[in-house]
Amino acid sequence: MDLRSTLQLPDAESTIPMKANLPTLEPSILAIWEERGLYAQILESRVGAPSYVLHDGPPYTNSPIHLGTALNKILKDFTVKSRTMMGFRAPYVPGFDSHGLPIELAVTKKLAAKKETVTGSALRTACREHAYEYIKIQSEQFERLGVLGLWKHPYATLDYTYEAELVRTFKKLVEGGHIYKGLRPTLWSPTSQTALADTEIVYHDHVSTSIYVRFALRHDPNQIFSEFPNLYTIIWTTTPWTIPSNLAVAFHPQLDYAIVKVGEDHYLIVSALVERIAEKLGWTDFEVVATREGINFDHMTFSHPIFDRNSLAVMAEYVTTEDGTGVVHTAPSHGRDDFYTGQKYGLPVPNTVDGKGVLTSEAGEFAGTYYKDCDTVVVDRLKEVGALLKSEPYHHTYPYAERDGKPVIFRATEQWFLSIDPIREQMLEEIQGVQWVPPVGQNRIEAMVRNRPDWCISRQRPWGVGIPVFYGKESRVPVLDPEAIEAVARLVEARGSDAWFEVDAKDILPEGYVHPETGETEFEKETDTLDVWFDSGSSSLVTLDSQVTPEWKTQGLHWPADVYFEGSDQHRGWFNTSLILGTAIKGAAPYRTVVTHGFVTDSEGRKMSKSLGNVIEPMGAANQYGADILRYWVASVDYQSDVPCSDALLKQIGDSYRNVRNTLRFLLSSAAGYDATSEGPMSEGSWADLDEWVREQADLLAADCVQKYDAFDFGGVINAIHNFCREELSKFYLDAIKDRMYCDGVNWPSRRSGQATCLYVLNQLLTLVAPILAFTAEETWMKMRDLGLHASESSIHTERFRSPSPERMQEIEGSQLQARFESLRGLRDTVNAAFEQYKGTDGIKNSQDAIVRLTLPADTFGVMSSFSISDLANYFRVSWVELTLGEPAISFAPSTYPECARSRLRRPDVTSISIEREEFLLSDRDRQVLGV
RNA sequence: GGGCUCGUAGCUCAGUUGGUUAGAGCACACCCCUGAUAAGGGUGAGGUCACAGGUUCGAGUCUUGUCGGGCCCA
Repeated sequence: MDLRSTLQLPDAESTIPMKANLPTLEPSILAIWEERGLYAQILESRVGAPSYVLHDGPPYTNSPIHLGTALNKILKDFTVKSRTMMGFRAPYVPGFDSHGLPIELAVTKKLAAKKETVTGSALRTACREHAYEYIKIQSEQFERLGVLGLWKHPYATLDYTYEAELVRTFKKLVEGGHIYKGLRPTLWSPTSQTALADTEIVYHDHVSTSIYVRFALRHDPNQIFSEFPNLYTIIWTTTPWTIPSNLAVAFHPQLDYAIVKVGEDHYLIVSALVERIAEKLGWTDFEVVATREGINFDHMTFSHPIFDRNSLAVMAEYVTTEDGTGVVHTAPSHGRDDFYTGQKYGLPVPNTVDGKGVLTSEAGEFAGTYYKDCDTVVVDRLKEVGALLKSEPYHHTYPYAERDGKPVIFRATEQWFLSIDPIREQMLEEIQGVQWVPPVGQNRIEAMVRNRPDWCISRQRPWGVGIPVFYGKESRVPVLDPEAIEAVARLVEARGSDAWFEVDAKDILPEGYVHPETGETEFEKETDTLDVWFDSGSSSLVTLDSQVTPEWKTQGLHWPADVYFEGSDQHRGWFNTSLILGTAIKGAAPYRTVVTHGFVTDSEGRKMSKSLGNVIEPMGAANQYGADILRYWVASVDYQSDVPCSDALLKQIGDSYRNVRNTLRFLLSSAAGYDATSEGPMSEGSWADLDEWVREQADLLAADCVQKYDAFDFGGVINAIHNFCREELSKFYLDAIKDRMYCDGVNWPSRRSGQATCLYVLNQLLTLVAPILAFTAEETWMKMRDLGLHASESSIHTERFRSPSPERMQEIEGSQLQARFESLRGLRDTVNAAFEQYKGTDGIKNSQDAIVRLTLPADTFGVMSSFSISDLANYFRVSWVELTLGEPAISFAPSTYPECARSRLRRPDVTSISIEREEFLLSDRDRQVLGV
């Protein structure tokens, strides 16, 4: 008789395969999801439930995705999927950021390679095509990673509807009085007469005229220098042509400044450089007569060396003692630092240089002079008025325009601004009401908002949304009229922002439109475009508030979003611009919670770069290891700091994945064949306690994991799950029930209870792991359906977490089982360790061949006595157990019992029996099953 | 150069308000099983908590500095 055939051994057909083969499995699951319309199905299953809205920060559509983008999107997917399983309606409308310089440059380069030069609308068309191409590529890549969302109707900043809504956002800002036109220094090429971006600049060696100029003290309200007559401060600059624009001199508030007596004069310069400056200026007889900290000079005034006007003493942190005098010549029109410092002190920005590089009437006597010629004209004049202390050639690197190879200048140009001061306090207040995860994020954004200057929202670039402003043709007075802007919005809605550049003003404006201020009837259009941060900063308004795409209206979206989840660099970027626009237009922050993650590095903590050769490419990893491995990786690293990734790490992740997978596989094969409709499992005998205990464990795991999901602690979730698979299941529970599952009668209550319990635990585990291992969970769920373990036609991702109710939690807390099994497992560890010592003596290698004799103190003895001896033998994996009351001791002896031919256990009740004239050693239980 | 931030076993992570001998998992070594088998089980060896000072009866935890990463600026 073949005893093996009478066992209920695991059937490989009744479970998922051991080898996952994710790279081929995942695409097949994606096809099923696609066919079902899974995303829509999930949302439908939550109609009427409260919404939880994660608003997507749009990636820039200029390249395939990289690992950082993958990390970000997977974290968002964990969030959306887990909130869905908590019962929320969690829509996800993905976004794409598609205007701006990088695309323009990429397209220009691409066309240049084909020897084409394209401008105007042809360039915009090429940019549009380029952006849509990458929207398609990125969408496919994100979907491949298992990220579910409204991929058929994402928001993209270049869509006509989106562009039109940007125009309307601008309109609302105009209505609210947030927009003004002002001057700001821009990198400017006087030769090609265009504004340039930082990326269009190269640095070359250059010889400038450097000068030392003295500024006489003019007003000293606190009488700091009253005892030092003829006091001057000295500035050093390499751009003499900006002296006519000087409005301030900057000191470092914390540096010490010396008052140096030279003849009858006193000079105020930074202490650290006195010797160097003395040598440079040829002071032979000088004396430091006093020292003062820079902070004392705040708001004093000096005299401009040429013009009869103030040069304000201001404080600036960027002042150094590297070179110069520790006093920085400040011309807000001609430098970024100068401009921001000027803003802080309320200084104007004079328009002293025109587009051709010629000084204007605002430069007084220098009007009409080319800026370069000022290097001699201004120097001569300074010499004449006695302000020039020294002039010499100076070698350094200087910015040149890449396109024509000529030097560039900073020049004040007209720009559009969004003023921050009127909303700053409100923004700071809003920040208080937002939950920042981790909490340090709040400090970061607060510092940014507190210090940020007005937002310059205009760019002199072709690839963007045109700023919808008309000018009176003669007067050049801008039309800031909502009616006129709305006319633009309607045009853009129909034909895109491209139309703004192509259609004449008169064809956009209503018939007979008159300039509200000047009465003009002829108009010209603004040529500047909106900063791309304006595009993305408006996304919550466009997507969640206006919901300009019909498909969005059915999603259950709401403004503000429940959560933003982005890299920590976005404190300066998107979180900031979104907050500005949310506050300016809706009077509130656009998010309730902001979660940030770190950046991807290699396993040494270095950033990934081609030159270091440590780049992990996400799609390569998905196709080599599987998206679930990548997802497991995302869950297992601590995303709140920088996260490491390498091939070695992904391989290691694969090992952990396999353990979880095998546990699911074994649970499923154990549950397979269970028919819930036939007579239910009985609840008696200590095996029932074991089953109840593991159900309690699974419920505790569920409670723990759901709480962790709620706190965005995905690492905690996967760790708890993996630990549970390892400790509670593989090492203990699944091992302990094997005999029952394999050898007991198919429909014995003991076996059915085991099956029902495996199914229960499997359902718990599977729902808990589904947000992370999206594909594996689905694969298992589908197999369960094939095996009749559930009847759901839908996906695991429409399921809910099976969190224990408060009553159930109370029941578990009051349960004796937890303490009993904790004690049992503790003793089991002791027995295992002791057996390791005993192993080898008496020729015994396998614990199943030994009897363990345990002498236990009263409490433990009591607990162990509550289990049957045969179950204890099972738990300890030994032949038999002998319990005695007394001083703790443990010993082993070879088992004298014969081995049951069917169950392979050596038990006291194993005796010989003849079946079909063949002798078999069998235990009572096995005889019963066989009916002999 | 400045602001913020990170540095715990070979790897990925835990370590509550400072308090026994710093914990898991993976990998590794040895062993068992061969009825989860390209699986499973047992035991074990891995740590000057980046480094150097300080506060304290007591520091992985607090503090200062140094070194090395990262982000954002300059």
